[in-house]
Amino acid sequence: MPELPDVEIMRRYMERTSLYQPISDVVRLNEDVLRNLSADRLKGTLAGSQFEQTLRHGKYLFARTNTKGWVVFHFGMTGYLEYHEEKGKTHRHTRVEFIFQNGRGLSFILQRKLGGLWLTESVAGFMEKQGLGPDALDGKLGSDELKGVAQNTGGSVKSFLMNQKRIAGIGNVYSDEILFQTGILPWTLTENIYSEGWQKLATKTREVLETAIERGADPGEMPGSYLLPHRREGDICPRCKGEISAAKISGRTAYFCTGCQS
DNA sequence: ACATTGACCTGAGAGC
DNA sequence: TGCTCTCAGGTCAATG
Repeated sequence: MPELPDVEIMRRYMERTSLYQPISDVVRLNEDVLRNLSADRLKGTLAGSQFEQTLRHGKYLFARTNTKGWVVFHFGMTGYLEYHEEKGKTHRHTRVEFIFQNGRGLSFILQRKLGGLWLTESVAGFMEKQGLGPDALDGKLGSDELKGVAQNTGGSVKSFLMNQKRIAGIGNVYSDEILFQTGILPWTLTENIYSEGWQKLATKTREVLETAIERGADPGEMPGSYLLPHRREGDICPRCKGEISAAKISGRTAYFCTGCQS
């Protein structure tokens, strides 16, 4: 799930459901996912406060409270948020649950404990510490900027896109989609991409991510011309009806079409 | 500076 | 049905 579009959907979800409700308690705290704080500190900091604003950068979700800075969520490979209206009806993989005064709750659910939660006073400071690059949907990130971010780096275009220090928000699935839409094979070296290629990459990155957000980051809702619903080895390419191939690139499985990408 | 590997976790699905 | 193996949308550290 949680690449940029998924996190953006969760941000909007949180915004819709969980703002301006006083937090009465924080429960089901799993220390494994608390990154720079103890369960007691989280509880102590949040009890009596409320979330007032959300913000996303890359795959991170920030929620500002009216008291002490921001709660930071990262969803790993399996995380999501779930707001529930009925008490006690919560998922077994809930790692942190915020209980609101009205009895409702917001669960931070992680099956695998690869995500995490932090507290920070400063979003900018947090991003700096994590070494995050500009958000992939940053309005200022045009083809020149993208090219600039790729400067002084070798390596494949796929690992470039997935490198959060260069651009934040793109993971394995959406890098495949962007490269499919752009018509570039994933192992192409960034140094072999010229102006026209960067132009296309910048355009398609924005287009793919925005489309995904519009469609609720639901693979089943993607346009017919997208790779996502066919992202399996041997599946049929939605463009040329050829076969989708798979290969390991920087340790992750990349899916692509040799007929449509070069 | 890059790619690769393994570690961190847990569960789903495949193959036997 | 049950076992074992492999793999999964992420990141981090160690190694080559």
